[in-house]
Amino acid sequence: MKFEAVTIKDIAKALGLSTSTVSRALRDSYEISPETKKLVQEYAEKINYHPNPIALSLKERRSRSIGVIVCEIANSFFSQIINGVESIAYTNGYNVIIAQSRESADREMMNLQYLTSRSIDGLIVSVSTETKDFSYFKELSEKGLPIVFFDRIVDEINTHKVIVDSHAGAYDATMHLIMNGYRKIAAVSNPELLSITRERLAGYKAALSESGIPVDDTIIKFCQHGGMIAAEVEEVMKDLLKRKQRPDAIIATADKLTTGCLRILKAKGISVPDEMGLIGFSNTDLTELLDPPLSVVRQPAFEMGELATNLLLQLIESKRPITEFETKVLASELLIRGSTSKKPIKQAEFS
Amino acid sequence: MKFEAVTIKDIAKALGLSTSTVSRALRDSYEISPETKKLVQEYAEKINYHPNPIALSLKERRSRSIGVIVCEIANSFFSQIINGVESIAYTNGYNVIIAQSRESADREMMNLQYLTSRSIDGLIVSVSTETKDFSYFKELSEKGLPIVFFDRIVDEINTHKVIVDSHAGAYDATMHLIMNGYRKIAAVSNPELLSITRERLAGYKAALSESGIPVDDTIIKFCQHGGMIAAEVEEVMKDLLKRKQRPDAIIATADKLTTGCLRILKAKGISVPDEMGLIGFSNTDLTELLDPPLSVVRQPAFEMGELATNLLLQLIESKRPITEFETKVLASELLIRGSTSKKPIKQAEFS
DNA sequence: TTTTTTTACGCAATCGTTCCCGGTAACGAT
DNA sequence: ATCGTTACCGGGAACGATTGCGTAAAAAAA
Repeated sequence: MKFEAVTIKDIAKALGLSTSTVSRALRDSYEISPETKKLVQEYAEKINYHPNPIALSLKERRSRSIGVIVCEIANSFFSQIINGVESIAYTNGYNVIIAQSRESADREMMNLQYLTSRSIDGLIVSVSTETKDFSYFKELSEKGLPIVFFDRIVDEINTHKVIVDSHAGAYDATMHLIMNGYRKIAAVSNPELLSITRERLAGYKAALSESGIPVDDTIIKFCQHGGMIAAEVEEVMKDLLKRKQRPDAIIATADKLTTGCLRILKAKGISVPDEMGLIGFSNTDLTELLDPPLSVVRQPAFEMGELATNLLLQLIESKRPITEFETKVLASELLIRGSTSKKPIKQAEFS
Repeated sequence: MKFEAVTIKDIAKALGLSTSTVSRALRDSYEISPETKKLVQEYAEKINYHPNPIALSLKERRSRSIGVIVCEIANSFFSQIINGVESIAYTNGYNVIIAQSRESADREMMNLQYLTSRSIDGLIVSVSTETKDFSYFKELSEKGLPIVFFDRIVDEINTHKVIVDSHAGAYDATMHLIMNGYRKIAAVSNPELLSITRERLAGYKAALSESGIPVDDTIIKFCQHGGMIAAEVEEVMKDLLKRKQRPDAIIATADKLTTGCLRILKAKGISVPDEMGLIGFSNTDLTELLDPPLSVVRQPAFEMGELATNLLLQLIESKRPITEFETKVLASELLIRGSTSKKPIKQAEFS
């Protein structure tokens, strides 16, 4: 079942040389005569020799592989991120090892231990909705493991971070709703302790306040699993819809929440955008084909993945310890479509 | 920048023992006295010792990691597959290393060489649309590298495979279109050399023939990049739509093709399902929210990923070479929604 | 010719771990 | 007193590659 690889020893034996000579010849060392080099290199080529990366890893104490921990892969935002990560890693000769937390802090911790014990050179992470304790991340980071956070970042850990301007994204989206005549705007969101949740809700509240609309905390809802479980979205939606003063619009702060809200609204027969406006953060490229076409805040996920990986590689390959870290803030994109524009003509007709 | 790990030597030195004793104590060997064991194990626990996986890999000649090559990650079908792969790999202590071919045979080959040179224990692959030459796969497989193919399989290589019943899926979908009154049914498909393309088109043709509808090869279209590039779908759609005898329905045989077709139809203002019926293979969970809700053939992607991984691990961990291979065929699911039902009332009105 | 320098290669250690051999006690049996 | 067991433990060779150091022979300088 083993699939035997050629080693440097095989070459040495076959050519009557020592392994050191072979090694040096292959690395084109000046200490080896041109003839010997040619001999060795041609033979190596012939028998299809490739240095054993594991032996190299052992010697050089690096594995040329990076770990990625996300809540789930089957999510357009994160799969686009991974796409970006893979593209940069690939061109730099690194492997990408993926792990899913499934929004569980336990699983995240397990993945973390697992990946670090497998000698990865660095880590790219968006923390789970459940994680409260970041001390292990911090410990690893302080011990010298290069980590780059993206999307859901950890403020208390000093390292590179890549995010979008969540505040602006949510602010603009909320403003857009207000401009379009919506007044009672609910928020469906990730758990509160997530960095992006805080930012996005802050943007949402800022837009309301600036427009003279009171912030109503009872219509700000949280989904513990970020919409990964359909039932939790249904739960909060039910709660919003049964209110006497029913909201006339919803802003959702994550991919699965946005589509989850739409799903429930359609199931309940509530017309979007007329009875209820809907806008949300989303990265699926099907939003324009939905019924109604969904207005979304789109994040440059692929670029985020690329950027995070470049920063990580910079950390990994730096000779001396880096103490100056940066937080890259990218702009999100507001895509206006049908789900947020009430038809004024119809209203006129009705009145 | 390095992040120092404790080794067995550190323990040996601290406790005044030899490395072999420490190693054995940690592995709970009978040759070590209970006291020594306790001493070593407690000390190891205390200083948080973890065996170096790279050293183990070198010694045991296995890396406990598996490679996955798909055309792209940011595709619901494949990300669901990877989800399944990861879940099984994780519970069995394996890493998942991912690579994307982006439908390029060259890139696929590079990934292949790269992954195998990185000493993976096994490989899970869905080949690219472009690949014509499978000899390298074959060579690797025959040399003893465990490989499991899924979705786009390679007939000429004898190993485990996981697919859905593509013939039945396409047959049922086509039959469904015929039942609903569509007569001139076009097919938008992946390149012809792909196993799934052949199967699906065969199913499509069988349904037509059985229903007494002549097969028209001029309305069977192929997209070289499987819809990964938007322009190619537009191209074939243009061709289909400008025909004198315009098709009244389309069956698309892959995820991106299905949504791609819908996108074009909407852009051209062609009403689905009335002017044009549409059904296709797809795994996005948004299809029911689309306008119109899309009838689809859905594959059990997560289960396929799980199954493929279980088969692969079985191959990897088998003591003796396996010569009997199986091809697991799973059933696809036909989800009927709005995109395939003309409204008969309207037709009555018009006539 | 002798001395110095250069050239070209081999030896052995190293990375962290396992495991095949030995080796040394202690102890009971002969 | 001698032998055979058993229980415990250490030495050292692997795994595949790199690399500092040593050194023979060849070439250059004296």
